[in-house]
Amino acid sequence: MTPGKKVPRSPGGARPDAALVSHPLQAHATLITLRRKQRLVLGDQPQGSIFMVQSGCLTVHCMLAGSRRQIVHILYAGDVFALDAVPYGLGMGMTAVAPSRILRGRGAGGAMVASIGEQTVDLAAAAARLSVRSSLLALMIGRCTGEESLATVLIEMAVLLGRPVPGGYTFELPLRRDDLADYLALNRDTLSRLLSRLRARDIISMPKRGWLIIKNFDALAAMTPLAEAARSLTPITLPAVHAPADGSIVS
Amino acid sequence: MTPGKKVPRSPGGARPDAALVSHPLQAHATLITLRRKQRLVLGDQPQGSIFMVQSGCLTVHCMLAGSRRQIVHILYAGDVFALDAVPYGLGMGMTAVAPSRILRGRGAGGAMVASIGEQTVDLAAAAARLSVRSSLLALMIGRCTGEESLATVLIEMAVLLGRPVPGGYTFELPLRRDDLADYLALNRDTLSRLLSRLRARDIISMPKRGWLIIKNFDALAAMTPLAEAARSLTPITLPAVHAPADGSIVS
DNA sequence: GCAATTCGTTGATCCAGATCAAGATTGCCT
DNA sequence: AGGCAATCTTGATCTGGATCAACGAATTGC
Repeated sequence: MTPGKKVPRSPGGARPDAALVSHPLQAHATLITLRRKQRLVLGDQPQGSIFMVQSGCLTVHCMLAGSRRQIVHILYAGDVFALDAVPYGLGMGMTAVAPSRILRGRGAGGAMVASIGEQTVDLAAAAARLSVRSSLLALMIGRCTGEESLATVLIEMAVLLGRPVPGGYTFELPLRRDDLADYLALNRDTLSRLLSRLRARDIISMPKRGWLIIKNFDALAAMTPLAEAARSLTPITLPAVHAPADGSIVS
Repeated sequence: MTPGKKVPRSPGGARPDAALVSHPLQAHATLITLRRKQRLVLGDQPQGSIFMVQSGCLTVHCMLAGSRRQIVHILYAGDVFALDAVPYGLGMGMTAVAPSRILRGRGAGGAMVASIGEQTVDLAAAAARLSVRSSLLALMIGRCTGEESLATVLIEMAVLLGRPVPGGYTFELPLRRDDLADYLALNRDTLSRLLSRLRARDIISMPKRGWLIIKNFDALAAMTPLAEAARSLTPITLPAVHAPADGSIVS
């Protein structure tokens, strides 16, 4: 497992982890470690798989004919994603946009509470969280201008990832321009222009690649009809997943 | 409850129904009967509500500033929809596009199996079904042309509602032009043109308002990269909800 | 049966964002 | 440090679908 520059699509460092066996999701759970740009082809995954993001950030996407790509989910730490919640036959994939650790388990028919360590996770609530963001995505790409969509997703990220600073938030932008564009159903050029515009208006700044500061949150929120909905997204405070005594979780 | 022409937004003929009490969803379940165009404001509904569509067809939609409307879900008979799966603060609503009966219950924390009569319902599977369609919607409105989107949604409806006929399917089109346009993120005029084009090419016919025949399913499927995914949607064979002996379900 | 309203169609014109085409930065590797 | 590949930016031009406008057809209410 020391591939070169071109990151392969691979099952990653998957291995069963006995220390996690205790509850539905953990029974036969597998910890998968992914480097940035590493990809899981969802069609290759075991039927009924459920993925829980321990750390990092991933996208769930689909490639259509003509190199049209659409990201349908951004998965943040704490998110739970079921394989059967994705269309069949489109060759969908899950790609790490940052180094990530995910736990793969199986849904136990009907049981919708799982636990990681001593922390229980309400799978129904997790599904609802994803669903809310899906609806927001449909609203963005369906009925918003590019500018509105961008403002919305920046608010979403600020809420889910950001640290407050005077006037706004700062966070590590998990998606590159291409990915962000493919999430918002824009193209890269247009997205870049929109970001430049926000910078010119001094609403955001990007001190270095992959890092964003919202300098004027109110102005940003005023730009989109979805501000309130985005602001109301619930961040997930994942319990610091400390390795068990035997250290078996640590990748 | 005999409103006039302007169909009101109202809680509908809601009343608790003791005969349904038996399982999580049914505890305190309420049967709601809606006429076409009748609307439930989701914000008015009790926290934690779960809706199960017994019959008919509904849309879940959101109205943005500037009379931009986006339908984020079409709910068919058998679908289950959780209130907390929808963004907060956008004044979202659920509208019957056909006369409908829905059962409103509450999710029992963590319990994800419910039953109607003697039939059990896997709420996780129901959530997954909606999620699949949401992803498909994002793909349609994000990365498909109007023509591709329309073909996709017609296949979806054929699969979920249609009766086979030589060469294709026939079904009652549940959505009017406006609604279909608001689902596909097109506008009504454009949608009408697209339908006309399909008719001109003899791929579909519309013998009367609200009724559609797919005369050449293969041609339709060839028009969209999402054909296979749409064709793979799982129709829900809802058990004929026979009224219990005391007739209390019947509206 | 008639009027009002909703629903659907089609033509003419316009624009947000796509596409094409160069470059400029940034960060990584040796 | 220098080279290379990935990433990002910006300008010029094009186009699918929106918008505006007008009208015809089907329902609904009375």
